[in-house]
Formats: sequence, C-alpha cells, structure tokens
Amino acid sequence: MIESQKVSYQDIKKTILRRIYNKFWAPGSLMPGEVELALEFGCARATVNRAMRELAEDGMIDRKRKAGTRIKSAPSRQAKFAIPRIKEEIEAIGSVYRYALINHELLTAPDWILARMGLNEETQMIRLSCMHYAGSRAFQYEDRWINLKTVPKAKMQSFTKIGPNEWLIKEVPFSDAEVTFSTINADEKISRLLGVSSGTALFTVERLTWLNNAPITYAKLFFHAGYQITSRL
Amino acid sequence: MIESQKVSYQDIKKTILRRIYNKFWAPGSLMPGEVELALEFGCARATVNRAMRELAEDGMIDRKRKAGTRIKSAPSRQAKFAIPRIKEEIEAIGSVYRYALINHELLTAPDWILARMGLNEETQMIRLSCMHYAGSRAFQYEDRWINLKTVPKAKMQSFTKIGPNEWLIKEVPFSDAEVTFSTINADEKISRLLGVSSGTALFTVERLTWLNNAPITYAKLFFHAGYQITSRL
DNA sequence: CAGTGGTCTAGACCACGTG
DNA sequence: ACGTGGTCTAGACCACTGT
Repeated sequence: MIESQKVSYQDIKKTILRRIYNKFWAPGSLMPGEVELALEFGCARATVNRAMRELAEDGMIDRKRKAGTRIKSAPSRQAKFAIPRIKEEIEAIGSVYRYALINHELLTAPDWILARMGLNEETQMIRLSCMHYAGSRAFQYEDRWINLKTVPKAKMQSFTKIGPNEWLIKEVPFSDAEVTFSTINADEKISRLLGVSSGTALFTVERLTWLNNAPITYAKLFFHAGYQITSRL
Repeated sequence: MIESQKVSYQDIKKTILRRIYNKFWAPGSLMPGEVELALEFGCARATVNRAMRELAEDGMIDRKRKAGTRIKSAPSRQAKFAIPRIKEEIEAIGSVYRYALINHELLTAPDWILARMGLNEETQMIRLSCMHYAGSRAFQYEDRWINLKTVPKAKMQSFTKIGPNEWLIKEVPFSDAEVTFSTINADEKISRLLGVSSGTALFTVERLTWLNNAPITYAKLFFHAGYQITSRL
C-alpha cells in the first residue's frame, strides 16, 4: 500500500480524536508538538496546526505556547445554538407568520433596564410590546426596549407592520450580544396573551446587544407553552 | 506612512466586518474574491482565506465555489453555550458540591426511551435517579438512562459516590450529542426533591449522546427554580 | 469549461510564557 | 533564554459547481 493521497487536516483530526478516545495519550497529559506530528504524518506543520487548532476550538485539547498541547481531562464541548429569527422559525414549520403591535411608548428608562444595560445616566427609550403568531396560534410575546441614544432613528419607526427584531437586524449592526435562557410561571397578563392558563411554565429568552459598548436593545421573549430549543454537536 | 506591519487575518476580518456594517457591500450581494482582496490588502491569499473562512463560520457570509462569496442578508449568528459539568458549575459559584443517589435499577427500556434513542429492539438499561446539591440547597434532579449494550461496564458501577455524568465523561467517549432546553411545571415528586412548591416553572435540559451511532445515554436534568444559562457572543 | 474557494507545502519570523 | 504554538508567504494543485 502506498499513501498516494496527501494527508488532509481532517484525517489528522480524526486520527488524533481516535487516539484520545483510546487513551493512547492519557487525559491531562502532554501530546507531541506540531513538528513531531508533522513528521509522523508526513505532512507540513501548517496542516497539523490546522487540525490541532480546530480540536482546540472544539474543546478537546488545551494549547499553550511553550507549554505544549494537553488532552483535556474533561472535554468541554460547546453546544452551538442558532438563534433563529422568529419569522423564519415559524415559516420553517410551515405556518403563516403574523405580527401584532400591542403597545408603543416613549419613556425614560427605569433603573432596572439601565442596570441591565450597564448605563447610569437618564436615557430615553422606546418600549414595545408585541405578539408573534404562527397561523392562529400565539407563538411568542415580546417585551422590547430600544435605546434611542444609540439608535435615534428608531423614533421615526411605527413598528406597526414590521417587528422590532426584524427592523433592528436590517438597520442596526451589532458587535456583541448576550443571550440568557430561563423560565418563569406565566402571570395573568402573559397567560392571557399566549392563551395558556396562569402559572404555566414558559420558556424565556433575554437578549441584549451592543454596538461597540453602546447598548442597543434589550428584549425579553416569552414563548408558547411547550417550546423547546435543540442543538446537535 | 509606510505599512511596516504585516497584514493579519484579524485585521482583514475587522475591515470586512466594518464594510458589512457600513453596507459598503449590500446585503445579499457578491463581494470580491480572495485574489482580489489579497491584492487590495497586500497580503497572501491564504491570509484572506482564513479571515473569510472564519467570517463564514460566524455566519456573516456565505461561500460557494465558483459562485463566490455573498454577504448574508440576515446574519445568523450562533450562540455558543458551554455545557457545564455540574460539579464544576457548583464549585465555580463557591458552593460545596454534594451528590446523592436516590434510585438505581436494571430494567428493559420502555418504548419512549427506545424511540428517543432511535432503537427498535428490546434493550437492557440502567436507570438512575440522583440529586445534586450546592451546599445545603438542592440544585438539580437527574433522571438518567444508560444503554448497557453500548456501555456494558456500567453494570459494574454502583454510582453511590460518583455521579453518572462524571463517570461517563471519564469512561466513555462520545462522538455526537444532542441537547434540548425546555421547561416544565414541577410535579409532586420533583417539587419535593427540589424543595419548591408544586407547579413551579423549572428549567430542564435533555441530553442524548452517541458513540458512532450507538446510543450511550439519555438524561433529563431538572434545575432548581430560578436557574438560567447565559452566553455572550 | 472555467472561475472560485479549499487545501497543502516548505520555509520563515514572531510572541508568548515557562523555567 | 528558548521551545512551542501562532501566523504569514508565495506558489501549487484540486474540487466543486455555475454557465
């Protein structure tokens, strides 16, 4: 048998993974350096580098200059969740997406919002309440705050036909975001809007975004009963 | 001014991102190819390639051979959640981790578990019920199923001192996993175990893992009231 | 078929961090 | 100080896919 093919970084990844599984290298121990592996696999160091870089991204190994590369004793794999845009999520399940604005007001942000955004001076914001429907079923209630200091042009928008999320995605780029998953018992108001009995456990997502340290928006999303979010890795 | 520094792929990433923000290239439109950009930035194509590859991973652009690279009209950024190991999560907040086994039985898996794992033949499994405490506070209730066909050595484990999660991470590598976040109202049994009133909204995580298409384990985790999970991106 | 991204090479220099 | 990973280059060939 002659190895006619060039060695690909993916082959190297697989081989290294197999060795980790088989404890060819003990968890926590040092594995050979890039030069040595390149020699062993008969390829360029850059190829080994790419394989190992991706393994590090996947949380299988720890790399440090000078110290070398270690097998993680407890591989910390990360789940990646695509944060879906609600319109697409609903249309993906074959339902018709419908949006309704419930309330729209201009006001001075209360302290808890300022704190949540890391602000400490009086700030004008827009607060929106809206509903998102899948066909005739209530899908999500949205409580949205938009910082007018960062996004002044939001003042000119009525948000009657297009939801704040869609508008913001189109109009305002963001550099950083924070997403929080949690759960609450539906209160009187929300249970009425979502058509569930009071006290029902609801999945909630909070989302904060910034543009270079300037807070753009805060949203709390309340999903219909039974909502779940899944990820493969 | 002379550009003395070499151009790094990170600089290129930033520049391209800025251009996307500023709509220098319209959303949905084609951006220049790697060769052209390499010329513009005065660097090697490989450098541009790395920048663009990462932007594609981040969900900012779409790349296709021959067709070229397009700005995504709706950037689909992904949130990455580190799936924490409970012991570390508890110790990270400065509490003492304690584990307690409630029940341990060997049985033939019921149909719903088989279906969930994609199996269709009678299978022996171990079912474990356990609690995880942070100091004196109940933190999580775990309902765990382990497939003995894939992990026969689990039969020899008592799981009285070490939790199934910790044991599995150490002993059994996995190739694929599926994680689902959802929420339920606490039933009588679980509310008692977690020390909350019946009906309280609880955050739940379901986790399924495989080793090369062979199902290893299914776990449903019920967290204490108020639990949340956060990610920055 | 031809154009674009995907990957590999061989060599080089640099930056970080351990000893 | 020096070894290891991090990055860049210039060039090459390949693989996919739109036309």
